[in-house]
Amino acid sequence: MSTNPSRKEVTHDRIVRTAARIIRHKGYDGMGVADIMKEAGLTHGGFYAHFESRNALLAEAADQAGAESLERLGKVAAGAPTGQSLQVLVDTYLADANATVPDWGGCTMAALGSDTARQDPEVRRAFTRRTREFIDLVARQLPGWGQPGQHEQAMATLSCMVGALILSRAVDDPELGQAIRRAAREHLHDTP
Amino acid sequence: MSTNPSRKEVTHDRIVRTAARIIRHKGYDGMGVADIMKEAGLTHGGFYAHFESRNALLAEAADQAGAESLERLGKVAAGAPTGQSLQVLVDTYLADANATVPDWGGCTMAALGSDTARQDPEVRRAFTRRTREFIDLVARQLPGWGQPGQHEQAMATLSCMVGALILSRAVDDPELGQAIRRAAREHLHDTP
DNA sequence: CCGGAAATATGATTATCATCATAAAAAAAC
DNA sequence: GTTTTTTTATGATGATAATCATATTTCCGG
Repeated sequence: MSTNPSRKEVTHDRIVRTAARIIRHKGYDGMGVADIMKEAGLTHGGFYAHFESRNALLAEAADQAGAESLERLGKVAAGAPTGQSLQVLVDTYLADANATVPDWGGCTMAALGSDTARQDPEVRRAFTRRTREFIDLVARQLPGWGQPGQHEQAMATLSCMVGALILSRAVDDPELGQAIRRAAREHLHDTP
Repeated sequence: MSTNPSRKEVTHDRIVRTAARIIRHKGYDGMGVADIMKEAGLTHGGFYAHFESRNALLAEAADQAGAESLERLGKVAAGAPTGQSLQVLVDTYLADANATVPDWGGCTMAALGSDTARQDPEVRRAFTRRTREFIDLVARQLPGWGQPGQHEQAMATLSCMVGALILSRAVDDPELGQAIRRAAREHLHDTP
């Protein structure tokens, strides 16, 4: 596809990327077939030439959204000074902008996390794969390679990051949200 | 109301409690007016005699759901041996049953967290109030009263709990879910 | 037992949405 | 340049949902 993308593949890809943006922003249930197609510059009827069902797109979109979040954070970690990549990763993830910038939608897991449990198997499978990658990404930034329990530590760290971002976005009071993010950041800095 | 509940108040309360159960189970968008009324033993048309709008019920239901979760966990903490209440609270929260039992729906924050950011102000206000109470509940279980940073520590602990439960429910693989919960439990035991 | 008020049911309305059949347009093949 | 195939648009259909006006039932004081 990357070498010789047909017209259809290009359109398919555009729809998926549009859907990924929308579900990060509005959630699974906020994505309507007609909306997506319109935002992708098409009309709603042609949708089923590209996807078997709305759910099939949902799965591809969740996968794409996760990939984009991972890529973004992977670059952040890679660009950090040696020995500080975890701290930079955490700080970036829990920065104010990631919580408040409305359009981007930020981390996929924080945007879709609690709803994913109620989605169809295909969607959950995509989410699970990206979660594993996310755990690995965090694990690679931890001090001391190959130490026992590193994976476990990464899971706990990720839980704290995701939970803090979700809570800080849910609450109505920006100051409380900021306090939650700051508390999580400092907690993760103290416990390497 | 508790002393002299009129017929209407009783029905109102029943609808709210039913709605609280349903949104914990199916999310905000999974709650239809007709469903709720049927489950409460009524017909859909009478709904607007009790609530101004679907959203008004949503706000009351979110509040009720949060109250029920808090009450449950408050009792757990109160019933724990002295000095171990935090550990018991965390273990109960991240127990397998809380993640897998389908009907109960478990913690409201984990069930609705990421979707709450997209809800109307009334709903978010209710969620915010319950979040503050939850933070206080955790803070009261921390060792050492009145120490500086106790509130911050509670926020980080809560983030870790909620994030771990959300992720463990979202993923498709029960073993991975279990591993995430275990990792978070042990992390929180190690960092008091 | 009865009449009036409160609570609930019936049914309609409007809107939105996923899905699909078929027509039009665009691209590719020849 | 015409035919054939692929891709996209138009429009319809059936389902579901929120909302509301009106009818019916239920409750309670007399």
